[in-house]
Amino acid sequence: MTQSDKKAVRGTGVREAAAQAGRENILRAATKVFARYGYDGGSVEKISKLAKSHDRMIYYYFGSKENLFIAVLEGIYQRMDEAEAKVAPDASTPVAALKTVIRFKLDYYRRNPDFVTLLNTENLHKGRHVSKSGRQGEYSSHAVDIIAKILASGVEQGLFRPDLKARDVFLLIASAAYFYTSNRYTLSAFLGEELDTPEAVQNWEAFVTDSVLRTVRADARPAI
Amino acid sequence: MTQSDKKAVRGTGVREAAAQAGRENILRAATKVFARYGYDGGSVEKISKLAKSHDRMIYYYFGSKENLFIAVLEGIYQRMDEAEAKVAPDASTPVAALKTVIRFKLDYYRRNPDFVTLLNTENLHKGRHVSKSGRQGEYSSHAVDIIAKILASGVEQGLFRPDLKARDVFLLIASAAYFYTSNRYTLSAFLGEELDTPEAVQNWEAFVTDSVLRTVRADARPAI
Amino acid sequence: MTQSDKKAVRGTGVREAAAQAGRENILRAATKVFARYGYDGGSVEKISKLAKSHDRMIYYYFGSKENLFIAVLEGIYQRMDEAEAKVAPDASTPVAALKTVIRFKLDYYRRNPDFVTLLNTENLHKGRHVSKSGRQGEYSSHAVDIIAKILASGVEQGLFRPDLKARDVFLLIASAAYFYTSNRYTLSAFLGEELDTPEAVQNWEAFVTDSVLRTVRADARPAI
Amino acid sequence: MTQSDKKAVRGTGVREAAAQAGRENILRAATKVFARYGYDGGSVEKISKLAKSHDRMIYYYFGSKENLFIAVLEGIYQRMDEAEAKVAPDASTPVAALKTVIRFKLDYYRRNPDFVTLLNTENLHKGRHVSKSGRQGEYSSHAVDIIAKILASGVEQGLFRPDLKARDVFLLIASAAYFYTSNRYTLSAFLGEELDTPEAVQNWEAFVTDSVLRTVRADARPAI
DNA sequence: TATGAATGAGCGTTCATTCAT
DNA sequence: CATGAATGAACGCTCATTCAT
Repeated sequence: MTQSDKKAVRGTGVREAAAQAGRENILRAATKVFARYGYDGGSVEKISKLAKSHDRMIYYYFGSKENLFIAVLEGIYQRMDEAEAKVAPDASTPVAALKTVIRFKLDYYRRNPDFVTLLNTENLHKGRHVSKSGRQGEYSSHAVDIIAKILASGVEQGLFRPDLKARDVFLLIASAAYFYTSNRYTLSAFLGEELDTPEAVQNWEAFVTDSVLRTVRADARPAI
Repeated sequence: MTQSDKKAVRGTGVREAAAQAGRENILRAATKVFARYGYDGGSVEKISKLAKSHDRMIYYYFGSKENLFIAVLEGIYQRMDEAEAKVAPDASTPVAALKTVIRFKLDYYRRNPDFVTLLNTENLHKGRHVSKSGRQGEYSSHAVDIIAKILASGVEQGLFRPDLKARDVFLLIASAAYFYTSNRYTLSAFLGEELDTPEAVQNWEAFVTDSVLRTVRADARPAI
Repeated sequence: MTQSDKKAVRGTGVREAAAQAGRENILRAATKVFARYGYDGGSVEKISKLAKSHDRMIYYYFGSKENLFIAVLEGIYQRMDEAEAKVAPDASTPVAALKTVIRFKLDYYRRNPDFVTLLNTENLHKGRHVSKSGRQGEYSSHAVDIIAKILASGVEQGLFRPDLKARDVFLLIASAAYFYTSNRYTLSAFLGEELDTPEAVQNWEAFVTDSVLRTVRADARPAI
Repeated sequence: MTQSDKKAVRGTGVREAAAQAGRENILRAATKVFARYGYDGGSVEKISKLAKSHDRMIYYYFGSKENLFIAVLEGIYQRMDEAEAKVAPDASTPVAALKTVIRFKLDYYRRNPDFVTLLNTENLHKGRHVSKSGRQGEYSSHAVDIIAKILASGVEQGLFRPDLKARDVFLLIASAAYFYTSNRYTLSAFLGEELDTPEAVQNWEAFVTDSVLRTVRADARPAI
């Protein structure tokens, strides 16, 4: 019990608010910089300059570049989780609900390429930062749970196959959404076409939706 | 494996052979280092040390770090292309051929995570290196072409739907294969399960194969 | 041991007492840190952390790192002086008194290596802090005075030589005591033996005592 | 066996010589800077500026600040050893020989305060650098050996006591020499006199010589 | 009396690269 | 063909200290 126990007594003061703003300002800048340049390429100077702050403040607020990156990851996971929670599709109409989920996933990744890039960066580092976060399991199951409920409802209504794991369907949707954004640059070069035109995006969404629904629907005989 | 690999075949002298070996030695090391640490994290020194050579030789052979990275990308594309060419599935049995393609894709990415990591790195850099390569279109269409032939054959035999673009099917397969390897670390933390056990890999392959076949086969009524 | 030491005796209020405790808490931590890391290596942060206080308090109480170091030096000098004053050997039995002084000196340095280290640090800085202290002459002469009295008594009793300066005898004793502690690490490496075993310490004390007594006693013909 | 085996073939070339000079230039500057400012206070920038070189070269030649400091320690030990070897007093006249040793020791420390300061710095760091040096035992025994020979000769001639350890005599001399230089600043403040005047130095040398000779000579009855 | 926030300068070290032969 | 020497800029981080209540 040291001398610093008088925090948060008389309501959040002006200074505390300013400090909070400073912290979040840096966090926001760091998210952009890490997403654009990766972890090694994203120097603390780039971050502090974008935040119109000073290198020193990063250490004041976060202690280290690594901790800052962890905070960035926690932030993007949390925001994705919150966005996902807002969708809340009605599982009682499972086909529509599944379409909603697919569209959300495709849209979210496409509109938040930073999220994708940061996840790639974290995978380059073998997940060492998420494993240090302490909150890794916190946002995990929502997306899979939602799909599980939709699948269960569809099975109940005789619309969907009963032999599917929600996790696999989740991975299929996530794969299609992720890859399209993650690899847009090399794919463009590889395929020789633009992938981010409205038409291309719309075509991909239709195709993925169709594919997922064909995968889950009940009446088909075994595919093989 | 030092530079004394004797690849000095058809007419090249001893010195040219040694030079060639030195060059490839560095290229091999660079592939590993860039795959492990990314472009910024993969320092010239790390590469030259792994190659048991000297920093200076990288400039001697490749001129710059960027050129070396371009050479690395060309190398992994070329190897993937060669591997793909070797598969050569028999399009006259389209279902089996498609299964072969899917299995190859899943296997290749899983066994060559360096390929995946390097592609992520290149996408982080918005594809600037591939666009400088001069060979970008060279290996591109093979994979899509193969699928196109299989689809055409399947349509001809009344097995597959006629309204599909080979490119979309290719992207679906590639997505499923790529994502599973690319995001294995964050997925493990996110889902709380191991993805690289033989059972998990086998399960994923079966699911993806099933999903693709359900997507392409002819007899299904519209999914929606 | 936090700041709640109740030294608030004769008339000082509770707040003054708390302040005094906070000050001394920092001073104690600073003594340890400077002794261990030197002046430059002993950062303000290390000190405030060890004191479970904050950097800012150091400036609050001492104004600057330099002033804090001066306070540390004053503290160790004062404590040594107090310890020396407690010994108070009986000059009327000069041989025993001298032995007592020698043993005290050897013991004190050996048991207070921080004192030795801090003096080395101050000498590295050419004594600039002691010269700023304002109390430098305060504790100085006691040790020499005590020896002077012992020598005088010995001379009077015909036991000691009359041609010695107390200062030289003091320096001889201090040298032997100081060096043994100050250089224990390099000496161990240099000589290849441990110097801090009880036997080694005892041997050194016996030797030094013998040497000093041979130096001061009266009956010997000139040494040269 | 890599490509770097062609060193030192055609005699030390011009470039190698220049490189050697650069290395030694830095080493010389580092010795001064570390002696003056200690290890932590002796920044690489101070060193490279004094050497009219660049920070980077320190890492090119020595790899780290710590390795540079180790090299500095090795250098001063080696020079002291060489100087000691040059003295080579004639043990057949043991009194004169001992005087020579004492004078050398006092002179060497007084004229090389850097040596003393660097040893203090190393002891502040608990001897971690000498223990990493790999040569620590190399220069050790000479000084003690020389004294051992002198003592043996003196005993043989009936001049010296037979019950002394050379190590103790060595330590006594070293203490007196070291302390006088090491603590000159605090001693001056403490005693209120200058210690580096010719008279003071001469007085101290005479006193120490006298004391050591009284300690070692044979005809005295036990001191206690 | 007491303290969280903020700071510019400097730290040891590594970066990709060029020089000179 | 091959390479040891050299380099300026940037890196992540820590320094002693002051600001603003």
